[in-house]
Amino acid sequence: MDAIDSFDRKLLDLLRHDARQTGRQLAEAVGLSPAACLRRVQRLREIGAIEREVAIISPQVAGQTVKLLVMLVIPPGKPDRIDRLRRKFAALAQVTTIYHVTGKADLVLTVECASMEAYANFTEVHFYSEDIASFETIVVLRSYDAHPEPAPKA
Amino acid sequence: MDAIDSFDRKLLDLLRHDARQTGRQLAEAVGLSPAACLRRVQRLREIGAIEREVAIISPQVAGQTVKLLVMLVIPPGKPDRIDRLRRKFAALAQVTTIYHVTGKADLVLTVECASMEAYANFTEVHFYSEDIASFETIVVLRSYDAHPEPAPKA
DNA sequence: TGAAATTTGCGAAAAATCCGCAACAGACAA
DNA sequence: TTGTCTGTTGCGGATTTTTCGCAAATTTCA
Repeated sequence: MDAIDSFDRKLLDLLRHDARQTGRQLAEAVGLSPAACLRRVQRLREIGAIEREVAIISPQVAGQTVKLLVMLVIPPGKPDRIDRLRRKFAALAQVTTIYHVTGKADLVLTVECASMEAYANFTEVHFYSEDIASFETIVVLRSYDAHPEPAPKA
Repeated sequence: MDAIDSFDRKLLDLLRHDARQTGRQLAEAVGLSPAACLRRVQRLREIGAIEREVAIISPQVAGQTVKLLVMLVIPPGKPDRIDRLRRKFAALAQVTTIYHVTGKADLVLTVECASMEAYANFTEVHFYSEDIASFETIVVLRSYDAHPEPAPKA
């Protein structure tokens, strides 16, 4: 079965911070042989415990220097309207996350643009449509990594 | 110099989605030799264009199944108050991102907990203090990957 | 145009991953 | 307790990937 034991948890926690560690490094940290570690990591990938491994690109380099939170209010209508919008936004390069939420708003997007001017354009193109009742923009002044180093237990 | 050319951009875009590609795969995609690709990736790491490479762990496995957006209002005071709070929240395992924002709220957190009950506890412990004037919780019903496949140009 | 600096591809060396195999550990029935 | 079954380990070798030196090619800039 695909049960996760304490070795697996330790491996996941290590790779969550740095996915580029070798079998040897992992072995040192968890107390198994390199081969055993790699076999476990392989298995964690297969069962989906590790969804994927990605590189985090510096925002400056990516040319996305302005970050915004956008609260979207969707007019009442067919339930698939939100889903359609979600798919539409997922395809846009400026959109980094999409949340379907409770409360006054229906969708919350995090958006990254090269400039405020670029964001202004973005809103004009995408938010003035009859699919969107209203929206509110929150400007992110600074954003911080949550766990630069090993996190405490939940 | 640390200038980024179009090959580098292509590599960054590839690794942003999947950091586990080999030199051979990258070479195929960008049209350089494997060695040249790996040299460039190495350099992108050194100059910080690639900040780090991480594994994305399935939330179920991580045991964090409830996601929330929390808008925190901080009472007016010394400007370092927000910074102190920020550091405090960054250390908590449940907190995944921290934004310092404009608008009614001052800080926006994304929080992940094992259950609503766990979140209720979390709020009691961390949000009822004189450092926090008020807070509003938005429950995330669903969250979506923004760019499952290659993103369009910005 | 020509010299200097950078980057490329190639191939060998080093390192890491993968895979088969025998040994070991735990679960469970007799 | 004994024996079997299942799953995992460590080991070593085969395979793949990364790293590095070097000469050729390309770009830069005066």
